[in-house]
Amino acid sequence: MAISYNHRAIEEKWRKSWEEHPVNVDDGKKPKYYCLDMFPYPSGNGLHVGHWRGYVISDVWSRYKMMQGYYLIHPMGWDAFGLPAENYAIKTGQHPRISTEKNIKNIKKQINQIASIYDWDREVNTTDPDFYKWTQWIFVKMFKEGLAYEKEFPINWCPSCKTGLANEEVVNGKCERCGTEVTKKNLRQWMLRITKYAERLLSDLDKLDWPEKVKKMQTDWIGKSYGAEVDFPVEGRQEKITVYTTRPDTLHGATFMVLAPEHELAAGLATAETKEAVEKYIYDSSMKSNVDRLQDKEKTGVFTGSYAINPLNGAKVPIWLSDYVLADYGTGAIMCVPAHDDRDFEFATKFGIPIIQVIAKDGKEIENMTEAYTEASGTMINSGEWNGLESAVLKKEAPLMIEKMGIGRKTVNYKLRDWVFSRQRYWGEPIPIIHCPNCGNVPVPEEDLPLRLPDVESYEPTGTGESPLAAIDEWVNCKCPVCGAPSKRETNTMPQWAGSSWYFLRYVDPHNEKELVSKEKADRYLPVDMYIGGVEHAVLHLLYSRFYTKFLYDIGAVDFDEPFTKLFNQGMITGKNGIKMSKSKGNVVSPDDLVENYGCDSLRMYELFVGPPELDAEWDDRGIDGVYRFLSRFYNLVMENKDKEITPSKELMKARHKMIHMITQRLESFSLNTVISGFMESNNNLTALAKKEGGIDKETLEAAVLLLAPFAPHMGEELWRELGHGESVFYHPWPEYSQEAMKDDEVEIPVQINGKNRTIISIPVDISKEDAIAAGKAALGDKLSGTIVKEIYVPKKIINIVVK
RNA sequence: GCGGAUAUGGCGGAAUUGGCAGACGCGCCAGAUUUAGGUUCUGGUGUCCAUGACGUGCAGGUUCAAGUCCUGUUAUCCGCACCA
Repeated sequence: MAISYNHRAIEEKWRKSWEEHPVNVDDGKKPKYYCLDMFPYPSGNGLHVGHWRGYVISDVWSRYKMMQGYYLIHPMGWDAFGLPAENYAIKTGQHPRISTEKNIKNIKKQINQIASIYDWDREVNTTDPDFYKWTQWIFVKMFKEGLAYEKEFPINWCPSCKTGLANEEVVNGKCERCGTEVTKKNLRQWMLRITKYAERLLSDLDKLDWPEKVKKMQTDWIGKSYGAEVDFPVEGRQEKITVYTTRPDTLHGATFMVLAPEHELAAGLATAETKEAVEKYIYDSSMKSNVDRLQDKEKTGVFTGSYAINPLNGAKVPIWLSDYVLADYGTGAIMCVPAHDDRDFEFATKFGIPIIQVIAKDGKEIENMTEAYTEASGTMINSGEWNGLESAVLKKEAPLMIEKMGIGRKTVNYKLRDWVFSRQRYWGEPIPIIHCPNCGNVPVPEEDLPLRLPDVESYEPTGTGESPLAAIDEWVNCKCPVCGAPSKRETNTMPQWAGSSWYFLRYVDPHNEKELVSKEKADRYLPVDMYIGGVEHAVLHLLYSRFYTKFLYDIGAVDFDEPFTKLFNQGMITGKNGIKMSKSKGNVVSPDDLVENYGCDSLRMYELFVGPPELDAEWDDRGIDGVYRFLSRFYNLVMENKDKEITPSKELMKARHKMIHMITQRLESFSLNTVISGFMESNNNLTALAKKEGGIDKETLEAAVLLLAPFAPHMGEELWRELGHGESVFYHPWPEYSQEAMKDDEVEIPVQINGKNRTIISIPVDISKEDAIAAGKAALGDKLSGTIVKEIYVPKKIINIVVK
């Protein structure tokens, strides 16, 4: 009986050894490879098997790159500002710093169980003043460039978290974090002008090797559209109302106009008769929450009593107010063409407004329209001098035509809004701005950064729109750095996204006190080559990071303008029936027992074996036995054959090269689940060959161990040393295969009659078509009858005889 | 409503360009060893009226040949959701 696989002893031994002799060392000559995990929030709940998956994927990929000769940047850190620590502080009175530190220590221990090859010298923590100094520095730079500005307006407000939210943090009208219905609150806010980057954020998606899904989500979020602004004079007044439309081709069909209730002219357009109704409508809409507004499928509205003049044909169109028009998109006012827009159609039908068709559908005018005809295809009708033009062409040309007529202009619009950047909470980076009565908003001088977060008595958010910092007089009161006048500090803090928008830059130069990152190190190690994490950040974190990087590029801090060259989203590990693992559902699977019973290597491989890495997978403990059995068998195979002197047969050589080919190819295509099954196949194959040939040659065993090492590093290292090597397996290059050695002389191919399998024959690979078919017919014997109408031979694939 | 993804044995899942459907693993069945069980090893395991036929959500189509291509359709999941 062979020595059996003892995962505990092996894993402990090599863990210690790697600590003493790190295997990932920069000699300054190797090319770099930066493989990054999305850094975790150090929650008190610890890691479950789902968290493991992403980290295992990135570690396997990292070790593979290292064996290919790269110096690896593979860091880990903590996104440690945020609400859970603060809420815990409110409950217990314990400073968030304390619980955060405790959680980090705990999670770090758990992460170390994975045996990922992290470089802990690079560790960053967003709550460390040496780190957030630079988070604040970026803000100051943005302020100086006019990208950070103050504004008072109704923002999304979470009544439970008692803080304002960015648009990106509102999901279906609810708070992304706690699920509470978001309301509106009029607040003075710090904003980041991300909209200035809308075009670049959109067009640069092209150069990224990212999942199409994520690119699509960002594209939709940015939401670029082409159209025109058209100025409608108001009858009997000086004002003009400008509308934005993507369908200027339908301008002749505009039979009414709708303004958002928040539009600045809304109240003023009311006449004596409509005043009361208009004011009530404006008031009612202002009271509605986002959710109510979304759920009201039935359109509401009120006629102002005023009319606008269609500048193209002089038609008099009534001006309405309705909350289906958004105040903060376009101009907050639209022209309505009920014949060619679903929403306008619904509104016109409900309120008895005329409908004029201006595009012929199937060449004719529709009698008794029952729904809008929304396609821009067909000939223009009822459109004055535009009659007879093609709608599709006119749609593109009309903006310029309108511009030439002086009644409007060509425009593009984006759905992307500026980023609401202040939070009325304690546990975040203080916004480094001083409000001076003389100088206005003055940034904290760069040399005074970091502006440290002071300790407070109470962490409870005030709910008034002020952060708990406002209560600390000695901190709030300060002198203006410009004129020296008594001033007050900004008391809002930054959102959690602030630190995560740039942390990946800091990893390559984490201890630099003078710069965010030195030019030399940025040039050598950045940008990130591979970024691995869940899809939940498709818009938020990934969009913000791109924005930050572009800004830092513009001010010369870095010389690339996209942070993450390649992105991989791993699927989620769920509990039974696809239910997300959560403490409250009680379906969380902890890796601890599995590591104890099966070892880190087994769990690593099983995490990959459960299914394609990009898809969700339901966790089921039972399958891990199979992986453990494989590792034991592989261990025995190597141990039993390592000391035999075997000259490899042609068949063994072929098996070796086919194995290298298979594993490398599957790994390159990120099909990690089939890499694991590939190992099992190879192992079965080699075991059979060992029996047949009396053993396995050393080179083949070495190749197998090298291939396995990134997946099961402890086992790889152990067996590599057992094979007589003094140095780590990770110093050895990834094995190569030769096409020549893989070549088969003969292949088995099926012989079909009329596409049905009838028999299988073995023929030389380079046989001629005639000979192949002759061999096939011979093998079929008397199964073949009737008249042959066609003979098909696809080399190495199939022989098919078609008979009648 | 719009957009995207997915659908294959009892289960997780395999299957370059259309070319042996079900690799690999779990589970199950039988046997060997041990014998108290487990572990380990060997063989088997899509379905059925079984020398054959049928089988990749459903209905058609193209082809010598379809999980793969085309048309239509259903279900589930995800994203967006009055953006004019």
